Amino acid sequence: MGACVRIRHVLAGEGLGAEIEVKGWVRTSRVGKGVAFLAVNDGSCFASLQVVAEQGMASYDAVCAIGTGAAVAVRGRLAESPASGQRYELHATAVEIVGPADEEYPLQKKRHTFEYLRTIAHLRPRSNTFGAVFRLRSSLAQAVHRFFAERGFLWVHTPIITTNDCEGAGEMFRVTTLDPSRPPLVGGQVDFSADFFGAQAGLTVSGQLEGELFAQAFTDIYTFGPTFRAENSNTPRHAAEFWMIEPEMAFADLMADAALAEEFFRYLCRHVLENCREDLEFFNGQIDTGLIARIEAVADTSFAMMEYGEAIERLKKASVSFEFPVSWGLDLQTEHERYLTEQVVGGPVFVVNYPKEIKAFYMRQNDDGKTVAAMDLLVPKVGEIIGGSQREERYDFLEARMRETGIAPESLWWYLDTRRWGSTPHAGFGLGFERLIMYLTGMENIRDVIPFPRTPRHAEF
RNA sequence: UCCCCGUUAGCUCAGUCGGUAGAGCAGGUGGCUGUUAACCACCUUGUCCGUGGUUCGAGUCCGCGACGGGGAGCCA
Repeated sequence: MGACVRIRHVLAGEGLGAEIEVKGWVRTSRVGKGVAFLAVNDGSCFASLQVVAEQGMASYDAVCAIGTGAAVAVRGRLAESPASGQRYELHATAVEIVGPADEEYPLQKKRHTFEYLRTIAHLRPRSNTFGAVFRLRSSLAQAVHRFFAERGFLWVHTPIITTNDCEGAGEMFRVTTLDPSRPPLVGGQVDFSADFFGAQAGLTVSGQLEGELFAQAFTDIYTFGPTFRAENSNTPRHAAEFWMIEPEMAFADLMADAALAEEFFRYLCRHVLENCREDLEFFNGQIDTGLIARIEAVADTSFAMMEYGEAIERLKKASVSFEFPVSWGLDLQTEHERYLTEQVVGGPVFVVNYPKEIKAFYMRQNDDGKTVAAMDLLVPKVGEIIGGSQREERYDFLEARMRETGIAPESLWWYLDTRRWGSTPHAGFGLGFERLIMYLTGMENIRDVIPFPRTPRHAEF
């Protein structure tokens, strides 16, 4: 008897002709006269292994009664399959039912809606679609780390709990150990100085500010971790808990930032094309026809670049009518972004140098006095997927901008300090990991690319 | 948070003009078969989301509520 082999290797023909053992979960069973077929999946790949059990085997009657969802351990000889549909199959000599499953198992061998599967998130990873999603998610996360590691970027674990209440990037979840029914009061207000951290604390909405501090020591760094927003957003693109990737480079300007974003995005496209092919074929066939062609196009083209001002002019000349107005000084809506990338450019495009009024306080002011060194990467079908900027490294400019936008400089004294000593031109960008997964799988709801999604009124499992 | 749409069998859905509910799949029984979401025959399964109203009569029309989805805003 050989050691237990993962089905991915079995289906590659490893152990052909030999006695092997596999362990996994039964996807379907078909019982005939004198012969039974089990499709067994262990999550190591999309395809299941066909197990053939013949009458005369010790536990044949029990095998015939195995229901969808049962866990089994199968010993047998791996052989080439005489029938079409699979190249190899396992001729069982012994089948052990490790964990049975009865007819109430909710995952039937038929199509379910994603809405229903969300209500059984504890079981949905055993389905075809979610198996593919979470294999790709894992592989992509490792590719993100590999990309940065190959280029000498330091991975910094920025804090999840923070007392920065002025990052300006959305509502924060509060972190407290105070008794909610009897908080200590001072002048009618909650006295957070008596709280665990001695100040109002919350879950991070971005690791960027801390990332910048580390870039001023390690040159090139990135963050990759969970991020939280307490916004009451009920859309297919928003979650209360999601993962974000934020590289930051010292001694770098906006063009270096865009160059990194392009290299990074194309690297990840190539990664899934080369390493997640079987799952990608499934998405291309069942979820989003045209997916592979779109990813291949992005992986092969170099990205265009356009000034914000030019983008506005192109939109004004557009023959199509937009729902939202187009005017210099207004932010671009998704419909505008998609027009630019799909109709004007016909591929990925960076839009750079936005009006300072519509961008964050930390972005570097350009010499024209009107714009900041911001960039958004727009891609077909979704619009913006990466947003970044060169940061304001000049102390006086940064402090003035903070005051203009209502942020107390003393509350971010440590951030300003990096501009006092050894300040450098630096730049970075942010990418929502789930939005990347959605782009690379064709899945249209963020709740279906997160194992156990957190959204308003939902934190089950 | 706002605007639309939806909620019917375990699952996916149909249900006409207001007259007490059907199909496929799943499950059960039998048959057949190296099968591929197997197939064939028969059988079982309902708080029609909740609540109030209109009506002789409501799954169907109206009000309110809950939940889900899509769009918008916010953004990643």
